[in-house]
Amino acid sequence: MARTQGSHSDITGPRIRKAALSLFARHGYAAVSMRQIAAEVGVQAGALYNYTPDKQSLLYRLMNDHMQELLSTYAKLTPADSPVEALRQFVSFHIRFHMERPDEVFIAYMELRNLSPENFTEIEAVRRKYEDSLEAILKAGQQQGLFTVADTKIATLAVIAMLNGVITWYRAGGRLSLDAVEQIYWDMVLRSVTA
Amino acid sequence: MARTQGSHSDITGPRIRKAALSLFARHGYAAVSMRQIAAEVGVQAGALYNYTPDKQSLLYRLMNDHMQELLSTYAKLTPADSPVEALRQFVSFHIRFHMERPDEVFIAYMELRNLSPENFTEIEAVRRKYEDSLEAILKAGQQQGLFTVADTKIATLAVIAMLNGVITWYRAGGRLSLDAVEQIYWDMVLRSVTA
DNA sequence: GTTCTATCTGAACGGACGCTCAGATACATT
DNA sequence: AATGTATCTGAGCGTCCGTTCAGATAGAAC
Repeated sequence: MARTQGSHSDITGPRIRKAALSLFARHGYAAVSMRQIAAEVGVQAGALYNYTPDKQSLLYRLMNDHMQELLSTYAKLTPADSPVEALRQFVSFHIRFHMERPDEVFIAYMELRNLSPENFTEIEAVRRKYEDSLEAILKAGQQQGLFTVADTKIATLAVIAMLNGVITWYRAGGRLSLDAVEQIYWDMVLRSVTA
Repeated sequence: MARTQGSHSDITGPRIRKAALSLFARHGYAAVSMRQIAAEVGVQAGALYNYTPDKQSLLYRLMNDHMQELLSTYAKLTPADSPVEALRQFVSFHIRFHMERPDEVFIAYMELRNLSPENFTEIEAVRRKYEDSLEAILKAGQQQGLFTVADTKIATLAVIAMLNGVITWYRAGGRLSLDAVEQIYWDMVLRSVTA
């Protein structure tokens, strides 16, 4: 009873985060115990503390990894020629990126209040940065007379809220294909910012 | 140490629900203890069980009361002449009703997974009923050639998601008045469903 | 003024929680 | 083959959890 067969830091670490991710998403951070996470990995609770200083840091790590990947993946897109094309690209990216990560998205929204104040500030800054990139598109389109929004900040939030709605109800294999959903939302988004 | 001065069932009951509402909204159902709720009311934990069989029922009561009031208040609105007017009425109602109840809204959305299966089913049915009333408006407008949406069900969800976004960021006394916000959202909603 | 009852206290129940740590063991290094 | 180290176990710490309940008291009923 000690070190187990085939135990490795670079295997157990990711498995712990994966288990925590899944459990936090399903039951909520506060409702999940370290023992439950350990059981999912097939390990004793004490072993988790080789990989995280505490439960709170485990949550922060999950959220931060997600937000950083969101930002860096979006940054790698090829720049669009026009604001309209940039907006289309944003809509497509946002839907697809989040659709592939339902658990991360859920946690990033629901568990913000369980972050320590400093951690919360950091995560919010990243989120703001992402939102700002959408607002920049709307501002550019507004200046070029392509878009007509009363308030770019509100329009930004409204568009993101609308897109986030997809994730809450879309299920692969349902009535509509992802392409179809993307098309419908693109139509509605474009209309909502166009006179 | 027993019955306290001025203690009454019809006073303590609402105070308990009010305290639970506030605490659940701020920290989450799972993160709030019965002792915390009791302390907020100024009573011992055991006293709570004169008003709720258990913690779970307390949550359900809060959510159900909220949903029922949403539905009944909406039902009392004077019928609109046209789908466009009905949509405007819905947007206005939705924003204002929810803006006045931030805690209830937050709980109704975040704590669904903490309901027992039967309770969950009931709450979902009420929510669906409310959404259906919006879809009915969109369908009517679609048939009359006033709206042009690819899919009324998706448009329904998209509009509600967009409107719900307001509640997450709007703060009274901020840059914009509630009237202004309502106007901006009404513009965007109407555009998003119009060719 | 006495009795009755609704309401609350205070203590306790078994169990779960986050977290720590000495010791055991598998694997890496030589 | 021997040694060193990374990894995990198992036990346990103090604390909190939801819930129960006998007993005490305030206000209602008479």
